[in-house]
Amino acid sequence: MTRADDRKKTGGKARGDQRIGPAEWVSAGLVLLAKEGIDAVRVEPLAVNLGVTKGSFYWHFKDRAALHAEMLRAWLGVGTGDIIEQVEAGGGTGAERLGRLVKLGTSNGKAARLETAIRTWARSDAKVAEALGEVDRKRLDYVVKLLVANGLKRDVSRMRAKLLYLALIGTFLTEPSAELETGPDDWRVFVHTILLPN
Amino acid sequence: MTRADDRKKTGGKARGDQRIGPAEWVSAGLVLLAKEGIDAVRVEPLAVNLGVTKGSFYWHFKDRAALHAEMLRAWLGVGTGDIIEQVEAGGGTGAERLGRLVKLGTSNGKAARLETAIRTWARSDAKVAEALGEVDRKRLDYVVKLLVANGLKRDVSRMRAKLLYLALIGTFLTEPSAELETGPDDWRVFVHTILLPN
DNA sequence: AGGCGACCATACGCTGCCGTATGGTTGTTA
DNA sequence: TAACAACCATACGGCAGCGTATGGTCGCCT
Repeated sequence: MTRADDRKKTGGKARGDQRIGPAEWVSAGLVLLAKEGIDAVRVEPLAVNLGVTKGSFYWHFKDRAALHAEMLRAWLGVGTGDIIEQVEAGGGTGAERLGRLVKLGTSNGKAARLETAIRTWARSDAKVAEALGEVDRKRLDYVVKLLVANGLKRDVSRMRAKLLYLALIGTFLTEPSAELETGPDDWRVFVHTILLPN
Repeated sequence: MTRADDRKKTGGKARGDQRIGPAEWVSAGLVLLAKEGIDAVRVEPLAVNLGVTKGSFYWHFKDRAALHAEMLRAWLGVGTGDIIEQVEAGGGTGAERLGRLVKLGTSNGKAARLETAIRTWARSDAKVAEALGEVDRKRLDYVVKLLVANGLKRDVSRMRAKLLYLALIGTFLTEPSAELETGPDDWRVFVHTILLPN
C-alpha cells in the first residue's frame, strides 16, 4: 500500500524497495504466527504488511497452505540444530553446556512465542505434529546426553531431562506472566535440582 | 437446523429438546475453545452446533465478546478452587496430597487442552491474562504449602513448586506428542525428584 | 528495438461471519 | 381467551478473506 504508492509517486522506478520473494513472505508469516497463531497468517493482511498485493503472493505460492508448509520448513531449519550447535561450539564441561543450553533456550522471547504457536498449530495439523515430534526427540536426546555426561545414570537422566524440558516449554507458554516469571536465577536453581544425586 | 425442523414436523410442540440458555452457549463455547482456540469461538458455527440460529444467541448475549467474557468467568469457577478442594478433601500426608494433585492435574486431557487454549488466549487479552495470573498464584501457593509440609525449606519449596508447575503446564501443551508422553509413572518420578533433599 | 519472462496491481465472484431488524411461536398470567 | 414476555427463525447489509483472471511494468537478452 504505502510502498506501492511511493513507487507510483516516484514514477514507477524501483528505488530503494527490493522485490518481495518467497523468503520475505515466509519471514513475515512467521512473525505473524508468533504473534497471533497460525490461522491469523492470512494472505491479504500479510500483503499489506509487506507493501504489496495478493498478486505477488499467488505468484510465489500455490495457496495459503503452501505458505504454511514453507513456514514450517523454515522453522525446522533453525529450531533444531541451531541451538545445539551453538551450545556444542562453546565447549566446556557438561554442566557448563547445560547452563548455556538453558540460557539460550530462555533468552529469546521471540523464539519462545514462535515455538508455542507452532506447538498449538501442531494440534490441528498432523504434519506439524510429526515434525515437532522429531525436534523434541532430538532435543531430549541431547539433554539426556548432557546429564549422563554429568554423572547421572541413564534412566534417571531420561526422567530429569523430561522434567527440565517440560518446564522449559512451560515457561514458553507462560511467558507474559508476572506470577510465573522465570529468570536466569530460577533456571540456575532448576538445573541444580535436576543434577541432584538420586 | 435439525432440531428446529423436528419441532416443525411434530407440530411445534417442544418435545424432548429443551431451550438453549446462556449456560449452553458458554458450555459449547468452552468445548470449541479447547479444540480450536478463542478466535474459532464464533457465533454462527456454535449456533449450528446447538441446533439453533444466531437469533437465539443475540437474545442472550450482547455480542461475541460478551460470550467470551462469560466463558472466562465460567472457567475461573472450576479452574481454581475445584482441584485444590478435591485434593484437600482426601486428606492424608503431604506426599499423598501432592500425588493426588498431580494425578488430578494430568488425568483430565480435556481440561488440559482447555487450559492451554486459555493460556494462549491470555496473550491477546489483558483481562484473561490478569485472571490467569491469579489462578497461577493460588495454585503455586498451594503447591509450596504442600512442599513445606513435606519438610522442604520455604525458599527451596518456591523453586521446586515452580519447576513442577511449569512442567505440568508443559505437558498440557505437548499433550498429543508421542516423544514427550508423560504418564503416571513419570510423574511419580518427577514428584520424587522434587522432594529430594537439597 | 523488439520480445520474453518475472513480478506485481487490479478487479471479480464467492464464502463465512458479524450484528440488526423484524416477525413468528411458545408458555404464562390476568 | 387475550395479552404479554421469552425465545427463536429469517432476512438483510456489511466486511474480510480466498483464489482466479487479466493486464500492466520492469529487467534482460538477442
